[in-house]
Amino acid sequence: MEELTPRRQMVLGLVVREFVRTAVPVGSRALVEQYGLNVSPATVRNEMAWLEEQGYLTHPHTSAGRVPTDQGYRYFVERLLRETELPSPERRTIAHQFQQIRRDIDEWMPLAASVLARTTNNAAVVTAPRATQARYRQLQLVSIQGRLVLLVMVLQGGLIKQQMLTLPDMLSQAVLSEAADRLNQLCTGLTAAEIEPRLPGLPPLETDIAQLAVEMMRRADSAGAAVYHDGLSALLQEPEFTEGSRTRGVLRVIEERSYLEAVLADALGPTVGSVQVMIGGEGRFDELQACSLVLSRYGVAGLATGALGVVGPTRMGYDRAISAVRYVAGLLSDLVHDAFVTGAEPFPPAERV
Amino acid sequence: MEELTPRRQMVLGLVVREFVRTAVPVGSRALVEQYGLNVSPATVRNEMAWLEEQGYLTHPHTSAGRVPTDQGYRYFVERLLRETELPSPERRTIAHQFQQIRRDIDEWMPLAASVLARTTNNAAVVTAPRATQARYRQLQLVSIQGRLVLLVMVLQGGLIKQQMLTLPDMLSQAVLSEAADRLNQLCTGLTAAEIEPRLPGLPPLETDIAQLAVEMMRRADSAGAAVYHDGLSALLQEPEFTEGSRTRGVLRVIEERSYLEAVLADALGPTVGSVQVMIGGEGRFDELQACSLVLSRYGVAGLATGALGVVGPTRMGYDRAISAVRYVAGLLSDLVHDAFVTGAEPFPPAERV
DNA sequence: TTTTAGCACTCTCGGTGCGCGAGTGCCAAA
DNA sequence: TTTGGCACTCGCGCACCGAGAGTGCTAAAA
Repeated sequence: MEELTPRRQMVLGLVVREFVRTAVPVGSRALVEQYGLNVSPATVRNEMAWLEEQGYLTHPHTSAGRVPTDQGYRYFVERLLRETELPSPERRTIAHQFQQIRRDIDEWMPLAASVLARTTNNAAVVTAPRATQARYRQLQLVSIQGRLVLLVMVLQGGLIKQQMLTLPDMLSQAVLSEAADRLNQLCTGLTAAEIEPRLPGLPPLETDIAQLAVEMMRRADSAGAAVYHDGLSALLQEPEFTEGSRTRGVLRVIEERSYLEAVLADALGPTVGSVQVMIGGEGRFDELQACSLVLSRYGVAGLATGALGVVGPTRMGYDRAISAVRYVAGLLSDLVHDAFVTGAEPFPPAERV
Repeated sequence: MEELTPRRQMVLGLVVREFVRTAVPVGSRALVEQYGLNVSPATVRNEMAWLEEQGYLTHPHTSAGRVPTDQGYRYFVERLLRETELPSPERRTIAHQFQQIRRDIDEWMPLAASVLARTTNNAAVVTAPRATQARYRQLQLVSIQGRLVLLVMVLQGGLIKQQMLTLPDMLSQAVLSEAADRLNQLCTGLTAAEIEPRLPGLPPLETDIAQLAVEMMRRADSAGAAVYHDGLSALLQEPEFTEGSRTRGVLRVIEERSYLEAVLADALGPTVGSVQVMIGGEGRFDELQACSLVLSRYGVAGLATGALGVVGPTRMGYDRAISAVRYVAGLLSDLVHDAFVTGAEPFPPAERV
């Protein structure tokens, strides 16, 4: 991506900002008047013509103003946007909300989605954190009725899996608890691969249970994490989506786990912390032509990570979206860190604001 | 609701069917030709005029065909629809899918939503089953790190709640497990209200934990159940929703839990098993004017119930939607029954097809 | 060499008018 | 009570028009 003269940068930047604000193609005179530039509209026009020739802007039709292209947005995001943060009072209220629910893992993701959606006025998606490799933490057997038993498994990081099973014989809760205790002694902290070789030699009941536990852990490793979302109704009121055809991509990202995963795989590496912006599907996702996504991984690299992001029209307030995604990812990372990293100081009082 | 002559019933029924099929206002000639009626278009017109006068049909404009009103759909659903079932092969594949995942409670609701969405080509919502009153089944304490402990609570019916807490002192896993065991001895099968009076006299650690457990149960009683959905992208392709304004209601039903709960409270009594149809918001939900909902409770009355339903345009295939909702509600009810009702024969081999 | 003013040109948008066709409502006859 | 006939209505698609916005180009000014 080449370098633009300062004035061209300014013109491009202003076109983007103005278009984001009004959703109307922006003309040369409007720009000069709106921002009190001390050059004439003609000069601006010349620069616009050049920017159009180079692919940063485009015309819906001859006598309309200019609209940024995907390339224009890209340049804007990468060169013209200084790293901003959300305003401090906003950060404070968000941090406070997360502080309130830090004990309730089930609430982390819905809150994150809701915060992202509300602060950016777009849709938000958040995937639950998933351990790189599931580690056994504790297992519990709950007698339901007759030979039916509920196997509850707690994995490192607080992920809980449950499954029902039918035993060959009916056993009392006491017997079940003892079996669970023995397995817990044996398996705590191990991965599926580490547990498997220890199976031979166990009593038959424990073997069966452990076998099932191993399967569940394997499934946890391969299965996709739960996806939370919010703000869809707000997003679909935006002018670019009121006419139905463009909504398809948004809905697929939010509703189809496999599609979201494909997008995430394309946009995000395994690194935690860097915010990535996908504009107009980047030519690789046709149905996302009208959308941009601002995405980030969160969590603890190599241990457990999830992803989160904002989905909106390409005409999106990138600065706010990026700051919000970065900030919320940071908060979630802290929470995950405390729940996963054994031995760390729990919930240090140092507040992140 | 008065009685219609057989011919008027037929005309109304055919208008509904034809309009559902084509989404185009249906005229008198089209109707006689399409269905080979042996009366003239003029006769049909007379009947249509009468049906319009009585409020069953309406005109978008003078020279267009007829379209059913909400009242017309209502009559159609209540009088003209014979109780139908899904075709047997379809029932079989659905039953098979549920059979496959019967052990995995977490999969019940996503599968139900997916099946409803796919068989009706509309959006579907499913709420998780919720016990009328949470009953303690088992509790477990998992040491995470330092004084941080994960409290995992299994309620009757397999609902699992988790919460982290920080203890005043660091305790070993063994001590925690013993405390949990003692509480389990004491509390199994009890409700929050029954546990509370037993708190005094317990050792301090157990008291704290039990206090927290009671709070969690109270919260489980009052909190809304998780909501699952599917098929949104298919639904929003329908002609009535391609133009954005009508989508609002659909999105609120699916994304806003409180809105869904209001609708459910309005449409469904506590009874399990009867399918209710809400057409065009019934005048009480403005934003649902363009939608119909086919809803049912499922589960075991008085013990644990959830709700599920199909959301579509008023121009919806009511027969299929009703059959599908009834059938899936039945399957889910069976699953809930087996997981909740202690002492029942687990998973009887008698297949429900 | 760069900027600016002027000007012709293009194209959308909203409004209007018109013919077509679908479908109705009504009436008189069967 | 049903039916054929017929006048009538009205939306839809199309073309047309004028206004307005915004451009591109050119020639003059800085």
